[in-house]
Amino acid sequence: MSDRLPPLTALRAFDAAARHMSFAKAADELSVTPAALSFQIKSLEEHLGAQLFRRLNRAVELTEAGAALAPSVADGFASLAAGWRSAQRFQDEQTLTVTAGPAFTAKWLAPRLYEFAQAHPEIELRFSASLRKMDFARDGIDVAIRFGSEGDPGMYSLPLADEWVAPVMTPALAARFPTPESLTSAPLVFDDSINFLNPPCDWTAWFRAMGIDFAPHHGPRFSQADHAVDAALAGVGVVLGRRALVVKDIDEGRLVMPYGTAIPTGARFRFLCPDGSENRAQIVAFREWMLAEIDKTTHITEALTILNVPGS
Amino acid sequence: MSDRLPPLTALRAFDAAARHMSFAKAADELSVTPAALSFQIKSLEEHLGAQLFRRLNRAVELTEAGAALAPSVADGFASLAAGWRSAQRFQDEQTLTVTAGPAFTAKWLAPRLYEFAQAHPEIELRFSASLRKMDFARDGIDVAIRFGSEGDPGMYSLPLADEWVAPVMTPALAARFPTPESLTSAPLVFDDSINFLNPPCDWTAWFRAMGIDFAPHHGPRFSQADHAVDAALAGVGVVLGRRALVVKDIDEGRLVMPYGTAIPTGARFRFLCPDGSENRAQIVAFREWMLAEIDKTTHITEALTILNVPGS
DNA sequence: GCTTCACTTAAGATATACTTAAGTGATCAT
DNA sequence: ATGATCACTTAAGTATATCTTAAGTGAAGC
Repeated sequence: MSDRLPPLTALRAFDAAARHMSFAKAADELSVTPAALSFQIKSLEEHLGAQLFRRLNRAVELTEAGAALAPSVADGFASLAAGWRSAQRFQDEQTLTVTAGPAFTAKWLAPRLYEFAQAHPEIELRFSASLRKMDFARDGIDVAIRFGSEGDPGMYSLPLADEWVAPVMTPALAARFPTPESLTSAPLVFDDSINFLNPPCDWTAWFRAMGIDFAPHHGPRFSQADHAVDAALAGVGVVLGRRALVVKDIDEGRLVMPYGTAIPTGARFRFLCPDGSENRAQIVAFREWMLAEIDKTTHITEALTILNVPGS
Repeated sequence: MSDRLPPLTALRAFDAAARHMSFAKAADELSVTPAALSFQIKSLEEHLGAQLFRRLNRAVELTEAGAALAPSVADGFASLAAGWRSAQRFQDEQTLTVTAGPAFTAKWLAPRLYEFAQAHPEIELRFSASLRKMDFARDGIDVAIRFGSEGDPGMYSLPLADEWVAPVMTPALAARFPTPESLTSAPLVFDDSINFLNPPCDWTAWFRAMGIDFAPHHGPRFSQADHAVDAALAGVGVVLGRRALVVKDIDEGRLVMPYGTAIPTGARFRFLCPDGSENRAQIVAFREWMLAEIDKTTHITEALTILNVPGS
């Protein structure tokens, strides 16, 4: 029972055998003969000083010690494999895997994807469902777009444009509600996805910033911001839209911001990637492209007055 | 750039080199010559098709790919080592590592330890600070004692005695407050450590179970149950004590439960160990001993009336 | 009772990993 | 400047670990 780690090939053989619960299948997976695998397991058991498998008639089963060893070993090899893949990814300048929340994916990335593909036909973009606690190496993520107020240590973190929110609606609806005051009788749509912000950026805050004493609560509520914007696009009502999610619709005339005022959210989208990978070709291309795309709609922000929200 | 994992000895060499940021020190750690280590790193780089280290004058530094690989590889080997240790632990029938919360450790385990050592001199007990989310393999834990209402999948889980709570105090204090009603004017001590229970097991619930309309809020509060019991032992006041934490003090006369009634908590302490290790000699010994110890004080529970708490 | 299946064992072959020894280039002390 | 030292590299030879082939065991299934 030596103190140090046993031969790693033996551990790998054990891992495969424990996964398949069969020496023959494990040998097949590792492209060796069953004899070699049997030998490896035996050598591992000698190192440990105890059996890891109980040999039955035509099968094997893990002993208690084997059962204790198997999950950690599986984890260990999974981690090694993930690390290896993430190192290999540096070799690959063709693919780029991006993760973002559903709203940003639907309202920012998706509508602009065609243009990115035009500008960088050599890069194959992949999207990964947004994960709350994501591990770049484990999940094969190159870049994450995240909304919030802070970066991460050990991460390259580029803040994108300041996010404000402002009432947006279809041009038809805007004609019926020409002034901020008239909004008190308009159909309001609520976006619950930014309720976590502090100070809050909801309708009550917006009316307060405009000097109007009105705290609306009735109207359709959406837990995802893109669905709220979709509702506004359908003419259902007026929504307090986040910059990144509405500027393209505004630029192209599907939505309007009739009052020329917005309130700041204090948060912003960030471009995140592991430290050291910010200079990989496809990541540079994607970042530059995002910044250029954001630049295309800054004229919308410049035409706005960003108000402060007074304390309640 | 092969798809499969590179030679594992090369990965181990890389791990050591990345930790030491020196091939020479890594070679020393692995008890090989620097030449061997250099060769391993080179072979790994050939497998990857890219450099992992930048060779400087008298030092090395990780490339971006190396920096991406290093943490996952370190994790991976840590996991393999943890698994190996936990398998080795099955060979060892001498030591037993137990984790429990601070209250159980202070009020149940510590006062009875001497007796366990007498009964099982061959077993060396070790205690590990309680960790919220503990990993038996990683932290070298054999047995955990946890308070709650549920077991864990993949775990051997033995429920210990039902836990009730009842007012406990020094005999001197009991003389001054002979009836439950008189407790409304007694100094009450609050144990906040079981606030998470549902239904709650606080003073308000106890008075309600006794048919007394009284919801006390004033008095010293403790976030750890053992400190509340210590306060009661010091004669500071009356505390609603959990069975496991007070039976020994009651059995030995330091505390009394003058009213003969208790209310159930709906939760209990559990004896947890990884599936498969419940038959290891020292774990059997510890479990049997705990059950026997609990049995020694069941007469206290048998003398009690366990009340239900009516809904509010 | 014979075949088959899954693992084991033993002997020889081969690939892997290690050591020794010589070499490179840059730093550092004189 | 000059030579010593340090950290890594390279090459050749060697040892060891790992594989394959081939024969063997014992239980299950036809």
